[in-house]
Amino acid sequence: MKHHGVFKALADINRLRIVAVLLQSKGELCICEIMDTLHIAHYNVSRQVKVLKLAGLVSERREGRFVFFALKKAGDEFTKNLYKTLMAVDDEIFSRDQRFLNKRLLLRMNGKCVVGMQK
Amino acid sequence: MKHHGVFKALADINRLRIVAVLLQSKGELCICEIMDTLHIAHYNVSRQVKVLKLAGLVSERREGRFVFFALKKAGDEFTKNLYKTLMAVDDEIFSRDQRFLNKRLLLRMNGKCVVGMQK
DNA sequence: TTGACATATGCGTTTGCGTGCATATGATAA
DNA sequence: TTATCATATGCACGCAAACGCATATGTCAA
Repeated sequence: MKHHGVFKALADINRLRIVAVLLQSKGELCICEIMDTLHIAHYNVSRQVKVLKLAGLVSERREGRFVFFALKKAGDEFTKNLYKTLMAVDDEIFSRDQRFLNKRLLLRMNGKCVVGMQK
Repeated sequence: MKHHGVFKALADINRLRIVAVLLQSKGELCICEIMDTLHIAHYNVSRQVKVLKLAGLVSERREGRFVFFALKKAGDEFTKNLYKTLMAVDDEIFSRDQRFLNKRLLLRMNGKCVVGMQK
């Protein structure tokens, strides 16, 4: 995992938003939750999450039809400080996303996403 | 200054290298020093430094024929943590750059760049 | 003032990347 | 097995961005 690749991965606004909501969720999110939160087409969420995974930032776990994504644990100094930096990100769009995330998380049952994609 | 723009600015490998040597120099560097250190054409150094300046990361000061660039002081939490992150960047190319930087800085007189561009 | 040097920028080219659409894969429930 | 849902991906398109080259600007020294 090259550090340069991490910055490249974070250069896209939608990937940055995905990382931000993953950070705020303090856990896992599935594609449909990210999609509803950020209002991005599912195939784009899928693609961007893959880029983040290839950059080494995100891990993936399948559970039935759902695939849950989470930020990897920060192992080294670089990643620890990167997460602190991301936590300090403060643009309007990110706080908007956070509000939508909180709404979306209310739909969970037993802490897991059970609601399908809403048209 | 949008935080998203900062990540975009750092997404290019050459801009990241420029920021890294500015960080390590703990001071100012002129275009010709960066050019010699990274082995990038002067017009590209000039252009990339401009992008970093527009992103709010770099400041500029003219002194005669030379223009000196430096990282801006870290004012907020975001930037402080960003610099810590950048300090922890560890790829092979960056250590190579650092060695060339140290060589190049030896040519300074009274702490200032006085040597022109070397073909 | 002229020449040399440091830096900047306009232009055309090429490459990379994000997107939308259609379709494929993978998994569950009926 | 079939229908439905969650996710992934191949393809074509458009745009943004990086580059090389030539040239322009800005500054000093002779």
